[in-house]
Amino acid sequence: MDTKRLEAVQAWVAERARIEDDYGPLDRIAGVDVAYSGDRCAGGAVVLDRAMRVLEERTAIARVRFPYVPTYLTFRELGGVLRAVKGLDFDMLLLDGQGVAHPRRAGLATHVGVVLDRPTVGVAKGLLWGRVEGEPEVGRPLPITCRGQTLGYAVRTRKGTKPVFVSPGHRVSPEGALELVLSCLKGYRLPEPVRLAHILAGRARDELLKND
DNA sequence: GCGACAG
DNA sequence: ATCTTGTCGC
Repeated sequence: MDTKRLEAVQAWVAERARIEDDYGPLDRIAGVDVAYSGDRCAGGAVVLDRAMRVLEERTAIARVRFPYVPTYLTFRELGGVLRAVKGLDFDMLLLDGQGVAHPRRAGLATHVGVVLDRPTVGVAKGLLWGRVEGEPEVGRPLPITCRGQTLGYAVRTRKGTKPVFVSPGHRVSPEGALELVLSCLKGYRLPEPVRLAHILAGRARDELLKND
């Protein structure tokens, strides 16, 4: 794998990422995720209103061209993600993975946000980059830091579950990303946009298996 | 050289 | 991520 080339792309993404709140009313909040089956994958996207009610759903299939390699996840998921959200109308997009809490400030959420130039937030189930001091508790997020700056927040969204790691993708601040995620919780560890997109992608993948 | 390492 | 049933705990 030619990482030099991939890193050049990530550098391009990082240069254009804007970590400040730049979005209007969030009437349509979307979530995307990808499920795999061999060399193919299914992307699932969902659009919800502020009350987290489903407004729209979409699925798409794509071929997988990259293996999973930490810090290069984007290149494995981008195709499925872009096809699933293509033409979709939304004010904010949540993705399963890091935003700027990435060694080169170019996690999946940031990459997609820059490519589409749309506000995005990354919600990861594990930490990839940065440090968290202590254990976050429900109602008490802890900052994910690196070199004295806040990259995002570790959030215990529910008792008895591991925390999730929220970081800005593009056109959102760390605090804005945190607030958004908290407003999308409905009693599960993951915010609704991501949780529902995950389920949708999984079903679309099962449908592929069934048709071949 | 050693450890860490999104999905 | 994916392969997989029941089971322990909040």
